[in-house]
Amino acid sequence: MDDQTDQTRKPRADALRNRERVLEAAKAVFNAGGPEASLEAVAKRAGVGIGTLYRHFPTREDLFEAVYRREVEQLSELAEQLKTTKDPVDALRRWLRSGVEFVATKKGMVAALALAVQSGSELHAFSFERLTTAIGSLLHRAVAAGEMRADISPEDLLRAFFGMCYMHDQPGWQSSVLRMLDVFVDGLRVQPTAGAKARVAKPAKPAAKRKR
Amino acid sequence: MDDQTDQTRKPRADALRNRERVLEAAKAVFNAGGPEASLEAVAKRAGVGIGTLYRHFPTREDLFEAVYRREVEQLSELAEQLKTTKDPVDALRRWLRSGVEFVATKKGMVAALALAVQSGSELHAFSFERLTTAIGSLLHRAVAAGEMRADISPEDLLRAFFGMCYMHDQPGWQSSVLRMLDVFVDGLRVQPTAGAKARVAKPAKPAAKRKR
DNA sequence: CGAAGATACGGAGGCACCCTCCGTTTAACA
DNA sequence: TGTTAAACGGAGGGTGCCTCCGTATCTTCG
Repeated sequence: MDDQTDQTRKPRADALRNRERVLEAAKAVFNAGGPEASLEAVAKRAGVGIGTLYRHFPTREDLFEAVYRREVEQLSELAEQLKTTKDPVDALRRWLRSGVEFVATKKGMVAALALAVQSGSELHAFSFERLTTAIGSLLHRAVAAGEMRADISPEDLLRAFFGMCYMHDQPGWQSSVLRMLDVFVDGLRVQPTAGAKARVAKPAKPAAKRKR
Repeated sequence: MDDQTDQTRKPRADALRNRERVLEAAKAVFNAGGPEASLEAVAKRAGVGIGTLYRHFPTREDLFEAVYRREVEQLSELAEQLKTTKDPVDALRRWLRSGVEFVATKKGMVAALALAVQSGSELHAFSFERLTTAIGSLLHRAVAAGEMRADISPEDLLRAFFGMCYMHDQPGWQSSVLRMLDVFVDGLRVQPTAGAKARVAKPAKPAAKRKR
């Protein structure tokens, strides 16, 4: 699978090797020491000079991106699979739960993304877009089926989910977030009784016919 | 030796003055440059040496604490006032909304608290305890009145609230969080109808005594 | 008031990290 | 095997953290 139809020189072997080494080292170091860990430590662990690290990944965020892009994609693909689930509400619920588990496993990711959010980096743009799409497709199904209220955007939901997971370094966070997500999904359901009571929020989305 | 708890010498005037100056400078610098701003910048702005700053506030968190303790207290007191509101659910909702506004105003606070959480500092312990109590008293009223489910702890709620607000640097975060909070409170309400028919989702909850 | 302590001040200095720049090395290609 | 562009590595200048200690200032008491 090498269509190097380009007339460009083949990339040097040592460059590729070093890039890979740095990535591996970064994954290890970030997982151990958080996303603020020293880049010089990463370089040392990778057995390359600091200059090499910076040539491959000019900014810290570039490194994050290379490390975590794949993980975000996994989470996004899971949504795709869940779209085949019968009950759309259940699908959304499952995705959110899987998200929690995901965060629990790859602890580095959330912190990195949180950093990325603040710096407005490329990783943020990519992840946000990708996950919004994922969550959006699940949400939309549920709304279309008349099972969920239509005035909540995927961005809203993602933000809430993400925020909750951000507290992931307190003891017992995981079960806490799971409980909260249940409350959340309950709140998202179309509620005949609650509808009678004064609902303050106004629908931001015009479409979506609620049957029932 | 001598007991230093009761018969202490009057604190020196310059010490008090400098302490105050540092606090004021810190507030300004943190608000402008975020909670990671340089402490040496704070010292410079306060017109004191870096050594003086560190003597008064040995760690960054100590400084945060002195700056933000009052703000946390305000938020906590608001809960006290709201306890006189008739509708307990409404009281909780209002508190959460006020919290959002609060965060919008004192942008430094959330970031500082988020940092404090990660470092397990004193500020975190204090704030968490205080806000948990505040939110707990509101929550408890609603539960006692039979208006809200009883399987959610104040800690859960605080975590969720806080997490949502943590995304406070994206455009439109405020209205988004407000929407989410409404969903949330809806989910917290005791739902007679939803309990009967919904809940189709496979209850794969390992540990959660749902009263329903 | 003036001296004697006690207390606080300030910033130099050692350390870690960030990031850039450029002389040296090395892989790819002819 | 020689040429050459690409990649390497780490020295170095900058910033921030925090400690330490000689000096300055305040309080107290004779």
